[in-house]
Amino acid sequence: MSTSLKEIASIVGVSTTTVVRALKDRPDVKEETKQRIIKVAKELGYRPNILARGLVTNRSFTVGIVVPDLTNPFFPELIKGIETTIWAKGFNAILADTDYDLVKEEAAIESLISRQVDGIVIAPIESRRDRAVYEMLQESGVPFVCMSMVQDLNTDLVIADDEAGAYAAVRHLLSLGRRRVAYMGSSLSPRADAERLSGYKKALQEAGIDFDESLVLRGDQRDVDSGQSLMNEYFASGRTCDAVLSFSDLMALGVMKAVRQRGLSIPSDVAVVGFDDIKVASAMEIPLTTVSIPKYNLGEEAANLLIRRIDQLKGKKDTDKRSPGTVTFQKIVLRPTLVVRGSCGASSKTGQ
Amino acid sequence: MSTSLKEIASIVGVSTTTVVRALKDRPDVKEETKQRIIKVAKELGYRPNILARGLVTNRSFTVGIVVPDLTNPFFPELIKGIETTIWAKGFNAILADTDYDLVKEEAAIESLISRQVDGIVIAPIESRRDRAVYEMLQESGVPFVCMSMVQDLNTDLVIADDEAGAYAAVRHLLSLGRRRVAYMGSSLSPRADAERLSGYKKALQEAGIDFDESLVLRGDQRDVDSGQSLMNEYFASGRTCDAVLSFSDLMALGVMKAVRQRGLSIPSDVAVVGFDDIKVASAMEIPLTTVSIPKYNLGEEAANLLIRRIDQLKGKKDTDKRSPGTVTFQKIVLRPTLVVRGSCGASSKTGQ
DNA sequence: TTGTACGCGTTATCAA
DNA sequence: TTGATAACGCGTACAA
Repeated sequence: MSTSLKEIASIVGVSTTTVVRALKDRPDVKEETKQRIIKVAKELGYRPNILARGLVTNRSFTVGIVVPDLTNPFFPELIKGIETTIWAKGFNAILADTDYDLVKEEAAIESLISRQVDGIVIAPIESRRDRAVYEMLQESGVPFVCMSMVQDLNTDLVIADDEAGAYAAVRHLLSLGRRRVAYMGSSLSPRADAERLSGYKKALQEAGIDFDESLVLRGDQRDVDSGQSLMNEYFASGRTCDAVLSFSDLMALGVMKAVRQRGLSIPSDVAVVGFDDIKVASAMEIPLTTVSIPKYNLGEEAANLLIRRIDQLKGKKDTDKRSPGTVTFQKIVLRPTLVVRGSCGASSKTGQ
Repeated sequence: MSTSLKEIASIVGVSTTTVVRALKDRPDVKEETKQRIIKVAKELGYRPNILARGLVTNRSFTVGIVVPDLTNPFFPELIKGIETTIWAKGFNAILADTDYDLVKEEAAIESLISRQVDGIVIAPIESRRDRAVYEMLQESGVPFVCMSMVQDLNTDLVIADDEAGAYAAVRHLLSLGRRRVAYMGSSLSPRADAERLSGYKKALQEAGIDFDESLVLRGDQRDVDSGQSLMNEYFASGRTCDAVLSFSDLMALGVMKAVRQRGLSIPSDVAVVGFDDIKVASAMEIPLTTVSIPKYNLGEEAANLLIRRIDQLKGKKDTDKRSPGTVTFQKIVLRPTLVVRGSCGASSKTGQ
C-alpha cells in the first residue's frame, strides 16, 4: 500500500539502514546519497509507519481520553486543553465517550491499553462500582490521570477546588444580604458535591447562619430540566429562598426558568449562581453569575502531568518498571474564580 | 512489558500458533490445551497488541476525526455520533482539533495517515486554500468523508440541507407577517452561507418581496459577540428590520442581546431565529426558535459511510487499490427541521 | 491436533 | 560511510 523504507532502499540501491539515516538527517551519510534518498522518498510520498515504529520503540505517542459525555459543555474545553497540549509534544489523542456507562468505560480502557497508549486521562463516571475498573487500570501499568477522585483510590489527580468555589459563591451571596441560600447539588458527582456542600456550610457558619437541611436539593447536573423541575418541586412544597447556588450552569438555567415561572424575578427575588462558566452563561438575558472552572487549564495540567509520568516511566532503560512502594501520586488543585454577572444582583462592572 | 503470545506459549509449552488458535477459540485445538492456554492468558492479563496486529492485517481499526474547534457546541454532538457508531463496529477514534488553522489541519491529516488510520471524517475549515490539503489526502488513498463541501472537489459528503433550512425559517417568518427579514450570515462558511442565502431569497421571492442587499450581514458564526456587534452596527446605521435569521444559535444569542440593548422587544419588535439547535437554545428566557440540524445523525451517517468505504477498500484482496475512474462519491443530505419556540413570535405549543 | 517459518515496517546493534 | 541482522508482537500459509 503505502511506500516503505524497503521500497525506497531498493529503488535507490542502498540498505534500509541508510535510508533511515538519510531521512533522519544523520551526519553519517554521504551528502549525495542522502539527497537521492530524500528525493525518492518525497516522490513516493513516503510516510513513516508509526505503528511499526511503536512496536520497536515501545512508545505509541498516543494518549487516551475518556469522558462520560462529550455533549456536556464542560468536557469539550477540557478535552481541547488536553489535546492541544499533547499535540504540541507529538502525541495524538484517542477519544472515548462512555455515555455514563460503566461497562463501556471498562471496555474503553481495555481497548486503549490494547492499543498501547502511552497514557490515559480520564474523567470518571463516579459510579459506586468503578473501583474495580481503576484497579485494573493500575495493574496494567499504563500511567493515567483522573479528573475527579475515584473513591478512596490513590491516583494522580487534577481537579478544581470545589469547596473554595462554593465557599466564594455563598460568601458573595451573603455579602449581598441574602439569607436563605439554597444549595442545588448533584448526586451524580458525590465527591465534588460533598466538597461544595462543605464550602457552602463553611460560608454560612462564618456568617453565623444555621445550616438548614431543607435548603439542600439534589438532581442531575447534566440537565437543564433537572434544575427546573427540582426548583419547581421546591416551590411547590411551600419552601422559599432568596438565592440558589447550583451545581452546574445548565442546572442554573433550569432554576432561572422555574423562578420566572413562579412569577419571581431574578435577581431581586432570587439570586442565581451557577458552576462551570460555560460559554453561553454570559449570553443570557440576565447574564449568569457563576463559579468559573478553568476547564482548559485543567486539561493542560492533566496532560502535562501525564506526559511527565510517561517520560519517567519510559525514560529509565529497563530498571524494573513497577516499584510500587516508591510512587507518590500528585494532586493538582486549580482554584475556580467567581465571575459576577447579573443573576446574583451585585452591581458589578464585570460580565456586562 | 505486557505479556505476549510468545510468553504464554513458552509457559504452557506450546507454539505461539497454538496459543493464537486457542485464544481465538478455533475448533482445531485440543480442548485440554485450549483451557490451559486460556487460563494462563487470563492469569497474566494478556491483551493483544492491536498495533502489531495492524502491522500484519493492514487494518488499524482506527478512524481519525478532524474538527476546527471542539468548543463550538456544534461539534461535540457530531463527534459523539461518529464515535458511538464506529465504537459499535470495533473502531477507535483519534481526535484532532485544528483550531481553524490550515497548517495544523494539514499536519493533523499527515499524522493520521502516518498512524495508519483506516479512514477519516473531517469537518473542513473552509479556507480558500484548503484544496491542496484535500488533494494530498486523496492521493494518500485513505478513505475520508467531509462534513462540508471543499471547494469544487469531489469527495464523499455528509451535510445538512442548508438551503431548505433557511427557506423553511424565512417562510415561517413571512407567514407570521414579518416583512423586513435580515439575514446574518457567516463568512467563515462560504458554501453553507451561499446555500442559506439562496433559501432565504427563494422564500422572499415566493412571497413577492424584493431582495434587499442592505438586510444581509456577515460575521463570525462561532461567536456570540459577533452577532451582537453586527446587530449593533446595523441599528446604528439607521437600518431596521422585524426579523433576523442568523447563521448559528450562538450568533442569535448575540442578536437578542443587541435587540434588547436597543430597547426593542423579542419577538414583538424583532423575531429572532437561529441555526443549529444547541442544547441551551431552549433554556433561554425567550426560548430560541431555530433551524435544528441533526448533528448526531450527521455523525452517524458519516461514520457509516466511511466504514462502508473502508470495507470495500480492504475487502477486495489485492485487486489494484485505486481504480480512479470507477469511484462514485456519495453525497448524503439530511434535512434540518424548524423548531418553533418563543423567539419568533408564533403562538406555538412546541418548545414550551 | 500441533508446529515451522516468514512477513508486516520500523529501530538498534554490531560489524565492515 | 554503509550494511547485515535481529527484534518488536502478531497472523497465516504450509507442513507434519
